Amino acid sequence: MDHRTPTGGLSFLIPPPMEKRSPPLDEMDFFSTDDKKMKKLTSMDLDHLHVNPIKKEDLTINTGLHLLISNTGSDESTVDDKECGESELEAMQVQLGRMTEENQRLRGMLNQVTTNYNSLQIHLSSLLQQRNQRMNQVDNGGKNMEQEAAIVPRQFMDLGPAAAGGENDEHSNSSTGGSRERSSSPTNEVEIGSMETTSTTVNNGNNKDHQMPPKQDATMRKARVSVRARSEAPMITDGCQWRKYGQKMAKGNPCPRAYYRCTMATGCPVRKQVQRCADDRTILITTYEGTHNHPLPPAAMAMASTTSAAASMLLSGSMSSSDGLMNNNFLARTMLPCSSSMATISASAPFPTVTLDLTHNHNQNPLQFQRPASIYNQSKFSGLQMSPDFNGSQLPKPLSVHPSSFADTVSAATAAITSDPNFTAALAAAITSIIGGGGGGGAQQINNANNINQTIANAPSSSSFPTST
DNA sequence: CGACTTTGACCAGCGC
DNA sequence: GCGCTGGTCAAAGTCG
Repeated sequence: MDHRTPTGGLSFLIPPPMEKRSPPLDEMDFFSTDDKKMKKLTSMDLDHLHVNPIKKEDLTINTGLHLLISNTGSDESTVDDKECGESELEAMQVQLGRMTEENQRLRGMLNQVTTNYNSLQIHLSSLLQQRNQRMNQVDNGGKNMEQEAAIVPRQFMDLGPAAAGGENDEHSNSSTGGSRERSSSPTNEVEIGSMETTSTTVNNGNNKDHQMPPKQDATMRKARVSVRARSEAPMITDGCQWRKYGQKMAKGNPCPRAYYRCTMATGCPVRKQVQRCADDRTILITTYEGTHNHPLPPAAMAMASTTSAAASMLLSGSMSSSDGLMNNNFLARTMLPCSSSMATISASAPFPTVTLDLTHNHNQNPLQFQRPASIYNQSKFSGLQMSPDFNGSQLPKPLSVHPSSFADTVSAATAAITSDPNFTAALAAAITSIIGGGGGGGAQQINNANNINQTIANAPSSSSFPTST
């Protein structure tokens, strides 16, 4: 098989009926129609949240739909027809005004939620940092000041310059699995210092002599993102080129585990493992590890953004039980188009791992991950940090506590939304029903869906998240 | 002929 | 120390 031309053919199961459940308290349903909730939200203390006032010009909505208000009448319309058209136009203007108000309200909600989230995340990270420091003082007795200095709340990201050649050979302190390739293992990949461990500082080349204590090396951890998808194909399509370099029989699984290495650039450290689930062999488990040291094609960016958003969430330090639950929900809601999808975080595994379970995700096709790629070509994409699939050269050096991590999630959410034809079709149908009475038929809805999809994909980040329907 | 896959061997970590 | 396991290497084979 030629892995340079990734195989596709994911076939997702018909999902179970959508669960009707009320969201937990820590979840926010952006699409709720419950007016009480909305009023409750809009009455929040704006001063406390530092919500930017909404300007009138911000409310100008460019849907980009290029919707044509079709006039079914002939050119020989009578005066009555004109009057009728004028009244219809007035009615539409009234409806447009209502939609504008609705959009204003939703925008306010989104701003509040965004600000709330950022403040909470900063607060959480500060708490975690304090806890880390306490634990380090207790466990280590301050044995390693350098390590403490290196800790940023429970996570660490080495975003050293992308290996533009053999530089990777100088970074040898990030791998846990012993192998002869350790000397070439990268450091520009996401790493995590767990609660009882720390990560090394950015390798500046002074560690060539591999003097890191073995204990510390053993506890070094990489972030991994595991994607579960139902597929008959031997490998899911993610837009990258992979070369198989090994295959092993893993314990407890009759299906062999295949090891792939990214071949899109020489020296790219990204690897992935592909294995079928022992319980259900139609489920393909793909685990990504490492950071690309090269630009990704649009097709790969979409998938990578999803996995990186998962890694972002993982690396945001929210792996404890309580906040982990929240993040699980958040991941499932933001990154995955279908609410029946699952995102689980495991910190107990040898590597902290985010698992994206797409096995319940109907109508999801790997190719659809490729569609919203255009949004990632925009500047906002630079805010995507801690990605296991993006190299440091593309990114600034923020850490997960930075509020922009929310932008990552929004990016992923946008990708997910725009990749979901059901959502866009529903959006188009809703708009069509409001504006034109839904006379366009299926074809028109499809066109509108495409327009909306394009609009969302081309919209700047601040407005890419759908705020009105 | 180059790129890729296959597969046995090797290495390191870990538990006993 | 020994055996198990996961991860990787590298030679041989395959393919376009």
